Amino acid sequence: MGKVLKGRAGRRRGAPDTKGEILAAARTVFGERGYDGATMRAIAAAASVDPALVHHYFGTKEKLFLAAMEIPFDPAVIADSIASSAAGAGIGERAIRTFLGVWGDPAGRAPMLALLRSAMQHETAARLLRQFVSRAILGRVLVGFEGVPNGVLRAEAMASHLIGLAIIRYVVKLEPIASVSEDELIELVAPVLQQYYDGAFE
Amino acid sequence: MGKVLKGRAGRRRGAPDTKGEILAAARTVFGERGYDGATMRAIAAAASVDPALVHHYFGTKEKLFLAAMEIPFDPAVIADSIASSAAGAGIGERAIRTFLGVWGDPAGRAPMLALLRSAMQHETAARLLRQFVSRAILGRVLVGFEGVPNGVLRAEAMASHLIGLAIIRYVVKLEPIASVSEDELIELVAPVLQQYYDGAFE
DNA sequence: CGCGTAATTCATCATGTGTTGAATAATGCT
DNA sequence: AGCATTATTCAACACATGATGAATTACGCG
Repeated sequence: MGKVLKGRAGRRRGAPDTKGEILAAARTVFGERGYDGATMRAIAAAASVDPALVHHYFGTKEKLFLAAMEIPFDPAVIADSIASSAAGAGIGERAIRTFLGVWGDPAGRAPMLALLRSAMQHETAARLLRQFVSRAILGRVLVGFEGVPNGVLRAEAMASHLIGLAIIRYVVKLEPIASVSEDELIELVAPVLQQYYDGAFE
Repeated sequence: MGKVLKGRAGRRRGAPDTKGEILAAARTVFGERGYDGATMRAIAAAASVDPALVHHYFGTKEKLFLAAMEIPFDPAVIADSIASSAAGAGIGERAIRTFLGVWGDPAGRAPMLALLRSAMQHETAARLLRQFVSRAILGRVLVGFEGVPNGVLRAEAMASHLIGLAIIRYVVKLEPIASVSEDELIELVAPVLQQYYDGAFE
């Protein structure tokens, strides 16, 4: 009922990457409960650590959040995911494939969920989401949208659909979308997204 | 700084619909801050009322939330909105028009935002959202989807796009989608949504 | 008019929160 | 070996929250 873990005070033996574990725990808990719902104590518990240690490393809750969101938005993952998509495919298919590449894996999903959930309740996180969509998503998608009339608008509409998909599939878990296979999703969504590109030239 | 409103205890004069004002305030505050972020005190303040009165009428916070979400999902608004759409238009255009009919008006937007924001943080609200999407949205959209292969899946994909649009336009407020006119949005989105219907017969 | 009942506020509680400062234990430099 | 530094926990604070019970004021029925 009360405290389950009891390790007496003082430094641990060895050189464990406690800071990293706290960051990982933060991403998980922020992802599950959003900024407000994620308590420092819950994050500390998930990292098997005293709450004070979290503050020792990151100072404040907001700084911890920012730190937890910083790394995973390094372009690496996303760039890889885009590259590994079928090269000849249309922009619609590449988009949904990239999307599933990130969201399909729980490790990649956690920070996204954290950002999405938190953006609904805190302007700070909303600003982060804006930046993320602008840079990571649009920045790359727009490479294929140069010279397209209303390119930004159309790319953003695509992104909005993907966000809605994320919510229905991974947050609200509405059937049948929540359980449909990735291949079926691609087949269903890709041509529709593609329309945002093709539709510009009519 | 401290308390601004000071009305001493006891019943008020006249017969004000305080219960209704509390409900309206609840929808607003839940819409702005989500379930967790909306405090009883903030709702009470928005209704110019003591927090205890809110409990007196609704018992618990969750009951208040459910009460606040109950009325506005009466089919009336949505049905009207659908009817007032161009009758001959395709299902894609009707969908986005209905969507804008509800979300365009702050009064209709508040409970939607409340539901959406809260669904991100509480399973109770997520369940409500599922019900709402299933009944109100899909229930009506599916009227046009009878006999369509994968009808539910396609209708749900449409709904997911609309939810994503709501988040980008009204929550995250990403430009240019946040400021684009309703007519431009319709022109942009309607044919893409329509694809979810047309695409079933290829 | 008198009185039960409904509407409203006040004061208070237990709990959970973010945060801080001091205490304790291991590490690494010299 | 000695000692500053780092990692870690403990104990506590100030504050906000949801909730409750008693007190106060008005309404409406007889």
